[in-house]
Amino acid sequence: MPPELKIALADRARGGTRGRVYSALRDALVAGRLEPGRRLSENELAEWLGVSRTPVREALVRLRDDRLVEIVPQLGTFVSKISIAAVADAQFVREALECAAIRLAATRVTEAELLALQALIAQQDEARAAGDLDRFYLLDDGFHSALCESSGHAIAWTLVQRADGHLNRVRRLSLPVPEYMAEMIDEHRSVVAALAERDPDSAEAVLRHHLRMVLSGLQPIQAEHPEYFEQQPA
Amino acid sequence: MPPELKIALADRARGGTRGRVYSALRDALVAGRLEPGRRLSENELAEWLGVSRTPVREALVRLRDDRLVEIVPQLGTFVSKISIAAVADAQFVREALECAAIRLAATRVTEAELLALQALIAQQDEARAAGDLDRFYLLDDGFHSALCESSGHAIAWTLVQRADGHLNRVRRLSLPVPEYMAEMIDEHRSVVAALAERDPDSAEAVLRHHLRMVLSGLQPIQAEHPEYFEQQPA
DNA sequence: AACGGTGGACTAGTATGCAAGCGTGCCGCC
DNA sequence: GGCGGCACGCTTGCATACTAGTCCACCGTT
Repeated sequence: MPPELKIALADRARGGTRGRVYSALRDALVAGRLEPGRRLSENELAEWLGVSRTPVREALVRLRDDRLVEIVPQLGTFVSKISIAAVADAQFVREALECAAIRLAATRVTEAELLALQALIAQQDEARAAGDLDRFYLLDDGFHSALCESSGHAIAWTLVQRADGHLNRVRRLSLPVPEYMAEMIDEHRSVVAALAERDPDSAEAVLRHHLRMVLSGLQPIQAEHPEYFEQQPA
Repeated sequence: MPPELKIALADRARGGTRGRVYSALRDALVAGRLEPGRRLSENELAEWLGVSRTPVREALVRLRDDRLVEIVPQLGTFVSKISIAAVADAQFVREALECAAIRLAATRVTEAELLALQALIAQQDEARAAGDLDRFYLLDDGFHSALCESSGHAIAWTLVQRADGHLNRVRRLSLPVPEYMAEMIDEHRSVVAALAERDPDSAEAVLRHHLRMVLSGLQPIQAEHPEYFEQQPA
């Protein structure tokens, strides 16, 4: 575990120690390198990352706001198990914000932005062909980020990211299915097409359908990794 | 300044020192007791609140995520000035989330929840008659919170609150106008009426109009307190 | 053998100490 | 008188020390 974390840490020189620690831990959590249910320890993490407890603590507090970890005083810090309710919440938030954003974007997107979106899709296709999951994941994020930016409210993407911890873990677990990637790229194309026609209703409808695709992967994952999921109250 | 802070602190025994400090500071910021542009100091705040720098630091980091303060390394921490762009962002987020929530709520709200909403409105009317601004403000928050809860995604209200720092400061500054309160109560009644008829479109339209009312108070406030606002780049 | 109590080793929460950087005011120089 | 430079005091960032509380395993007793 330590080596991966150190790599992720080295990647991002920005934002001081605290920012690096937060990014490193968040990456590790979303990518599943720190599996749900696992117990963390501030001391352990601090040692792995080669920093003191202070920045680790501050990062963990932020991650708790993101619902990715649970901090139990005098007991320990735990990687949140994936909760169906939390996934539903995240999906709701994402739909609400991104759909509102794309309606705006449809009225104000520029040609340059449309070209940039198409370029991103092309890169996604390359990543799919190369089977590079991580790259595809990043490009997908970039696509949706660019979408929000075109609306003039980049804040939307910031919030989606922070609210989306549970959902992103599901995304990462479901990406390995190759045909999903092709389907997603097609839908991205449809979204951009609707944007190009400046049609808010159509753009919203297409995006909403696209966003709901993620959920289709949920049940198989739950069947495959039940230990990652919160037990439902009967 | 210290006395008000200590009072706010005493109010909330929940959540340990860190939670108390965060709540106290947030209240003071949103209520305008810590005016925009003011310079804060971790040492000063720690002394006022009777705790050490550590919980203050962690609270300030969260408040920076809320965009209520700006932390400049090696220089100081400042109360964010109200930024028109940030207000617009907050309004966008709030509309997107609350309107999505009320659409859901219209399909699943229970009779008991409708009664609770009506009870809140009645209390708002009392607060208005008594001229109790703080109480009215709290009841308004409670109303919108209950709305989100009825949608099954209480998380929406949590996010709205955290994203709404700038907007809430405007709300607090504009509340003193008495006729606004009466108008808001009327609109609350309309929202509940639309919910009672299980009409998502109408509920959303009414709520959206209601939420935009806040913005109508923006310009007079900017005229009255220009020093609270971020200078626009020409 | 089974149960109860006690001690140790862990946890997070908080407080404090040290390092590095920026702003400002003062003092000397031109 | 005006300007350049240095030094002091302030800031936050980070590391470390200490407190309080929980869990768990071991040991003594019944």
